[in-house]
Amino acid sequence: MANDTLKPSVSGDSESWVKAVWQVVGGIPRGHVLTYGEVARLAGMNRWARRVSRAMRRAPKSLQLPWHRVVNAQGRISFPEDSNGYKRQKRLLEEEGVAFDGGRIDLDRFGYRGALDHLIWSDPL
DNA sequence: AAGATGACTAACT
DNA sequence: AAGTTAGCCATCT
Repeated sequence: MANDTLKPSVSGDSESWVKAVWQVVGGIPRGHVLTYGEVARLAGMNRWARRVSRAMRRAPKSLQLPWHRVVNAQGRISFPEDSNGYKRQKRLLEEEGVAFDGGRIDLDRFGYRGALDHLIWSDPL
C-alpha cells in the first residue's frame, strides 16, 4: 500500500481554485469583460482578486484563455499604458467590439451585469 | 528566511 | 477626483 501513485499534480498552486478561475475566465463571452474581483467571486472566493492574476499568468497556452477579457475594477487595463501587454489587451478587446472611453471601459455596458441591465433597460442605440 | 512585490479591491482622506 | 491604507497571499530576491 502505501504508494501514492496519485498525488496531486498541482504543485504550488495546490488548490483547484486555479482551475475554477480558468473556467470562469474561459466562460466570458466575446465582447464582454469581467473584473478580477468578479472572477474571484464567481470562482467562489471573495477577496482573492490578486490570485486571479496569478492564476492567469500560470495558465497554459493550450487553454487559449481569453485573459484579455479580465480588467480591473475601474474598467481599466491593469498594465502600464506603455507596455506591450496593455496594447495587446486593448487591441484584442477592441477587435471584439469593446469600446474604450479615455482608456476606460464602461463596465455598465460590457460587464456581465451591466450587459444585462443594458439589454433590459435601454433602447438599442 | 524575511521583506518586497504584484495583471486587485474597498474603504477612507 | 486622486492619493493613501489595509487586507490578501503566492512568488521572487
